[in-house]
Amino acid sequence: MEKTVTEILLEKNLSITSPRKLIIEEIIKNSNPISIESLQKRLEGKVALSTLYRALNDLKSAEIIKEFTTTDSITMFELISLGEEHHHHLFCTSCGKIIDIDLSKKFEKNVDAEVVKIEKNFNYKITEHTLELLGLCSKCK
Amino acid sequence: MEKTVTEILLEKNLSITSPRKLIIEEIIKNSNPISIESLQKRLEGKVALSTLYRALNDLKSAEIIKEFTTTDSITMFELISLGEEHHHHLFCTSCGKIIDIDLSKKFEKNVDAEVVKIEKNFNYKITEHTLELLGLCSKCK
DNA sequence: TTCCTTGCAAACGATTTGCATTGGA
DNA sequence: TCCAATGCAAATCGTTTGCAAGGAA
Repeated sequence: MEKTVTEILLEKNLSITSPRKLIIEEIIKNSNPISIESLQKRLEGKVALSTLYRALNDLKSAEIIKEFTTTDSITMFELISLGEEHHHHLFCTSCGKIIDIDLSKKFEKNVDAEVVKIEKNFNYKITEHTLELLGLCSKCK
Repeated sequence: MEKTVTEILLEKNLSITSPRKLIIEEIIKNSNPISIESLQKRLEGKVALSTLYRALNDLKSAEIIKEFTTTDSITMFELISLGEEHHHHLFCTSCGKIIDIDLSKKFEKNVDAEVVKIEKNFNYKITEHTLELLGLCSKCK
């Protein structure tokens, strides 16, 4: 069975407060990365804006959620699932929707091989990579 | 020989002003993507902050430079070279340095093939992709 | 001369902080 | 009870805008 929001917080030693529970619930409900603006609207009246920002930072520090910025400067949050798989994002440039995608194992191997080449060429130590795909979603295209 | 900054501006029908020339010179000097903050420091006293923002927007509209945002929310600018090839970015997570890299032709073909799969799976029309590589540069590792 | 561009200061939107109050452990 | 988290309002940061003065064509 799914872990409850309360369990998630307990596990990371964060105290169980109403704003934190509401925020995690919204992020889970959304099932894809969500913007602050969007969260704010959905929690209107239930959570003060400053609390939203503070709680998001707490959840980020506790590694319950992850933050990133889109190419057009929108701050997004997504849940870090337990068995978090390495994944990528597919952006709709028209409506702003973002969904998580997995790439084939074979392709990821190709990426890893290419990364090793780059590391040698530039004398870098590469720890992470992300492939961003931009385009139009089924509704917008 | 290299094109002069004045020639670049003339070619795009922008009037030749001191701030515009200084900004382009700094970006060329840097030879890699540069942040606004960094530009600001280097042009300290020579260009007003509002002018910097306005000029950057003008240069962007004229397609002399290109803007993008890093995953950690820093706005960067880079020159669009004449024969601008599709390229990717290598980020140093310690000092913030970003350099441009090219990936092998073979690898780019693999990416294209994977993109076609994704388009089918999700019924998206993908128009652009970027591979971001994060790690430590030769100095920081 | 005629506009376009600049510099300054004020305005703005997103995020952060101070502080008194509330509520979880 | 006690300390951490909240809500509100004020502060701050990055960016944009209005307007009068300056400079390119």
